[in-house]
Amino acid sequence: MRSLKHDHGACIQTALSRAEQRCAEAGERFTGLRRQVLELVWAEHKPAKAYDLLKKLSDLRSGVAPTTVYRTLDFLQEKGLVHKIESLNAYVGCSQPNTEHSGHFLICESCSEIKEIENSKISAWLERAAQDEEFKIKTETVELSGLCIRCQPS
Amino acid sequence: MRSLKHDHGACIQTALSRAEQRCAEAGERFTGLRRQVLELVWAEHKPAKAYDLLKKLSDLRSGVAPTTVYRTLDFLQEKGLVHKIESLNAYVGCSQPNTEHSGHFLICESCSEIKEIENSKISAWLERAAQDEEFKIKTETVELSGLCIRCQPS
DNA sequence: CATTGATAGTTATAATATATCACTTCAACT
DNA sequence: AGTTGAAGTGATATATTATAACTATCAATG
Repeated sequence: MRSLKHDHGACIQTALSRAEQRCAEAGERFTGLRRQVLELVWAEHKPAKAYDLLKKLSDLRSGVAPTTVYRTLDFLQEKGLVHKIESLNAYVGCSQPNTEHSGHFLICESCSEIKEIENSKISAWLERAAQDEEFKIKTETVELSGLCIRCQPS
Repeated sequence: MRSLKHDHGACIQTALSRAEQRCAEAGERFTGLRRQVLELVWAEHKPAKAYDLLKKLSDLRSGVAPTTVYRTLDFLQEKGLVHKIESLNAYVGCSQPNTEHSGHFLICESCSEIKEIENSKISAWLERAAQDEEFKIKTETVELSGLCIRCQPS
């Protein structure tokens, strides 16, 4: 359980309305399919696998194939609404879709919960390290696996 | 081309003898199969895909199946001799197998060359950021994609 | 209301990875 | 040297993840 205080219903609603807003701004359509997929991704603060989404989505509508899911995830990624977790081949909702950014994640190996770190210093640090090699970063994959506070032996 | 000065033959030889040494220390056998796979991974400073390794390995010996390759890559990873690049589903030789570490990589989108950053500050920074969330890091995936100095428009 | 570009449906297949069981090799010991 | 047990490898099957290519539908615009 994430926390006694976390109202996840509200959490999802926020994500959906932000998505709606962001698509409107970008002149893109936030269709029923896209909404459903995003809602499923946000169902938990855990990584959602494409084929699990496929199964769940099939309960909601017909004619769902892998393509359907991957295409929609690609769209959501482009709009900054979800991130792919490369080390898990899975997807999580983006918690700050209003700003341009690469995601940086804490991944709990025990309970699978994922937290997106909002520490912008990390990017600055990484840029500095890359500059030593005169390397120009375009996208950052930062996935830190370990134990969240609730799963650490006390 | 990596650089006029880079003697890649020597580079591979170094990697192989380090591997031999490391396996000896760990009481593990550095078999022909393991040597061949490591050699293939080191053939370039570019990520090697498992099924490409499989094809090349098939030219060197018989009875090579996916299992053969994945098993051997797993072994090499455990011993710290290769790293998996999660964002590419591919493998690179580890350039500093003597120290315990997660790899941090610069990946050129243009020429595919990969450089492992030896900046230990990165780990320290990431630990600090994780500590803000009281998260205990066990493994770090840091893959920075972009343009290396040779591929940047001048 | 016809055109057009974006969205979604359909079918097929490619690419990546693991499970399982059998057989072989090796090295440590008698 | 022969025995034995564990590590390594071979072999077969299958699971998981992802893309290609083509068709149909929708919805915004003139």
